[in-house]
Amino acid sequence: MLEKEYYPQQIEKKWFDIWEKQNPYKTPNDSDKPKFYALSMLPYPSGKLHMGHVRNYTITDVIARFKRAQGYNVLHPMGWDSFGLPAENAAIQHNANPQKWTLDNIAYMKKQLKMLGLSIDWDREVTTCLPDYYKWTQWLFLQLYKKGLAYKKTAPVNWCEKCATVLANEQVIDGKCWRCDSEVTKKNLSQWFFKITQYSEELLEDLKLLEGWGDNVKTMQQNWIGKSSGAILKFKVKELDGLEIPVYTTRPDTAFGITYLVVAPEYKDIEKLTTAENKASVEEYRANAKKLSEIERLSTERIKTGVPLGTHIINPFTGRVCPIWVADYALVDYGTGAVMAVPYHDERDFDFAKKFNLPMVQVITGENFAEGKCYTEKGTLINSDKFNGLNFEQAKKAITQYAVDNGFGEFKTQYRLRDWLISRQRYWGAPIPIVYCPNCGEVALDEKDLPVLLPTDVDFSVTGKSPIETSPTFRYTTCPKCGGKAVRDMDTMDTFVCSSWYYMRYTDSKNDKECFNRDIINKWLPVDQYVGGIEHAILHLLYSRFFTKALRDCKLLDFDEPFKNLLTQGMVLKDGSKMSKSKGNTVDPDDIYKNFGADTARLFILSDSPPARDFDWTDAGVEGCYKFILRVYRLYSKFQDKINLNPSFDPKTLSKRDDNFLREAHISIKKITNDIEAEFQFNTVISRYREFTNAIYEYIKDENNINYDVLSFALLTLLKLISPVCVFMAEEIYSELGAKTSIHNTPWPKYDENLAKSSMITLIVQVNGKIKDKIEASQGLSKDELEALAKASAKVIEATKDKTIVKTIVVVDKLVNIVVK
RNA sequence: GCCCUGGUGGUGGAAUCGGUAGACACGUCGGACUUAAAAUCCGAUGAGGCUAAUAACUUCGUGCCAGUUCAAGUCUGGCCCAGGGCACCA
Repeated sequence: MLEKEYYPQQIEKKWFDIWEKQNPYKTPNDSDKPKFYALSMLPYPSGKLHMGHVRNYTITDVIARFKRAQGYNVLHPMGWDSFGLPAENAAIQHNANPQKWTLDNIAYMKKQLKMLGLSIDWDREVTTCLPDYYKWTQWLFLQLYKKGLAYKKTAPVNWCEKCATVLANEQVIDGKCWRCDSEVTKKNLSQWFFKITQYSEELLEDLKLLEGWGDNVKTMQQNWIGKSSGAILKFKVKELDGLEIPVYTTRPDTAFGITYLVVAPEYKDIEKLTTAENKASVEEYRANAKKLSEIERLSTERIKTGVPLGTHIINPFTGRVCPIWVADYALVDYGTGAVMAVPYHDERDFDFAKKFNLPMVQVITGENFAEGKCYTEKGTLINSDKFNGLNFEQAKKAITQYAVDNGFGEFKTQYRLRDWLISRQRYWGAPIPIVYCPNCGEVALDEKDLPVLLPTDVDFSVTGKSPIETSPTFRYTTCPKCGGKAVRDMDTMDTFVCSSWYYMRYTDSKNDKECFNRDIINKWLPVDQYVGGIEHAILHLLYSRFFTKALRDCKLLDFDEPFKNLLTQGMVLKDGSKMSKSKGNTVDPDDIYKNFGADTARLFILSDSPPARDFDWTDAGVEGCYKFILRVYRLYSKFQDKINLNPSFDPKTLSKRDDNFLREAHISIKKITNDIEAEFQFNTVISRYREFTNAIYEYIKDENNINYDVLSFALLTLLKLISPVCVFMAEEIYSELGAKTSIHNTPWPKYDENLAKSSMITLIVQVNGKIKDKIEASQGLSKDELEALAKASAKVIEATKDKTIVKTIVVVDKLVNIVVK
């Protein structure tokens, strides 16, 4: 029997061409089968695929193929998150056209994806930078606008000098720009926001529904939303009749310990609160605060600074007259922008009071209390008049209630989440469909006038302003309300707006009448399995959840959460460290295709680590997988003429040897099916491929003792089990065996529970928990029989002589433990 | 500081319910085939002790210290370390 060699490059090219013609994974919206929506996070077309993409899309593809084989109508689409700064920067640097740059990249990467053998319905592809998509992004903006969820306001916003644009809070990482890593400053600008804070409570509460999400992602979102409960307390200003300063606190129980008050440098009433003699120093302090970068200002290590305003408040609980200070440790955009200071029980206040010699009053005591040290634990009240002796919970409630009853307070729940700033002062994005009319003011465009097309007559060489502003034609338009002259909003939308709804568009991507169809989207969504990187734990995933809830409230769809199950895959490393262009340790998928084939890449990227963990790419590992593929192929080519596509045999009449071999097949189906279904443990799935393959090689060693029907069954089973991973090789072998259909259209094999079980077991015999013997025994023996068997063991007799048997534990079909003294 | 995730051989990792720790690989070593090499195939491989050596036997071993149990990688309590997230959020 001659063995043929396998040449993956040629074989993969052959099937690539066939699949290219057929689009074999075209998915109907109408089907009797149950639906399954498998989704990968859509790529940004930066130029070439990287290994992170390969890992992400291979995982999703294997899931999609597995579910398809199990009889689901599987939606597995792909698209391009194609607006964004890199295209614009390429335009600025090489004088390229951003659209051409982007579409060229898409064409290249699309080919790379197809070469990877992904089972995608390419007819549903979406490209967010094309008018047939961004028309609907603009349309959705208008729906949010009508619903009051999109609004414009002037506020201090995050500004990245290098990118020359504003950023959302979620895009500022440690005070730096998420994209270019340069320091972010604050600027006061009039900008568009989405009112995500309206959904703070629901976004937090519904995390509980997301059982298919990892705790890490849920906790990150929970922390980001940052719910706290406390009270607003209002303080009268002694010197200014009628003026009150409200503060937010989570510790109303410490109200008797207030000795001063702090307002943020940007606090709205600060000028009124400053006395004439303090004016100069306060002005100077505020000017300095403005100059500080966010990083400097928010550093917890920084020594506290501040100056007194000269005015005072009266603590309504104690009657104490307390000075008001300005200090930048109070933040203008959290709570009320003012803080009540209780130095004895808050570390920041404590540091500040120490530095400026402000008085401290102890009002809480409890375990670990130490005189003269800041005590922040929740203890028992003292020095608090009628509230003395109460614990934290009681005091919090009683003191707030007292403030409510006396008209100077209220219960308050506070969130850290801020509204989503979506305007960008850049060209390559979806224009905001709003115009400004001298007569009518801010006017939303009519839906029939969409899309607002990006102008092409722009000059990318300008600095200091958005290139879009250089268009001579874009700015001026007519007011849809009065027909008079009007100017457009010159900003574009954050690309995260585009990516907050792309998975909805896939359901009906060619629809030019609607953004998506309500019936169709209700059928497909929520996404059954979403796969992507952890870096979107807050940004994209939170925004998409918000979009879903907002569009539900706009009556466009009828579900509450977009992604039922989420798999966040780990990073791809090279020899233990992060792949990066600067380190020069990247691996180019094209090289892997060329040298080993896409099947090897797919097999390897799934083989060594579970999907959620980081994966270490090594050259030795790739070669190991390549060899395995060749080894599998050899097996089939060796028996090509003997393999029966419809093997038939009676399992009851098989020889012991054949029966044991058949069991390997059933065990493999069981284990692989379970490992995919439970947690997508592809690394153990692949281990089982190898074990099964080894078992087949073991079986065929004795060439004169082969039952070819059983062997055919085993080989066909292995082929199907391996087909979601090694898609080209499986198809090639199947067709070489003479099959007329694609292996990818055949059903997933079923295992027989009885055939997966052995009639024999290995009984573990322990004495005092230490293994003394292993005995082959038939399965299903009674406890007494097992105990007798164990006690008959020579090794057990040896180990128990001169000792008393205290008791014997028998676990059926597994183990006997004899306890002796 | 708070929260999440993880810690198992030289390496990646495996181990439904507490029941044979180290599956499957990579690497290393040895052997077969070959003029030779590659490829392929076969075997060994947690650390130590005993032994002339092998087999047999035996001790230790899943970050650390306790505990529960006939039995702990797995359960409980307390720590340590690494990675990630949040953080002058009152």
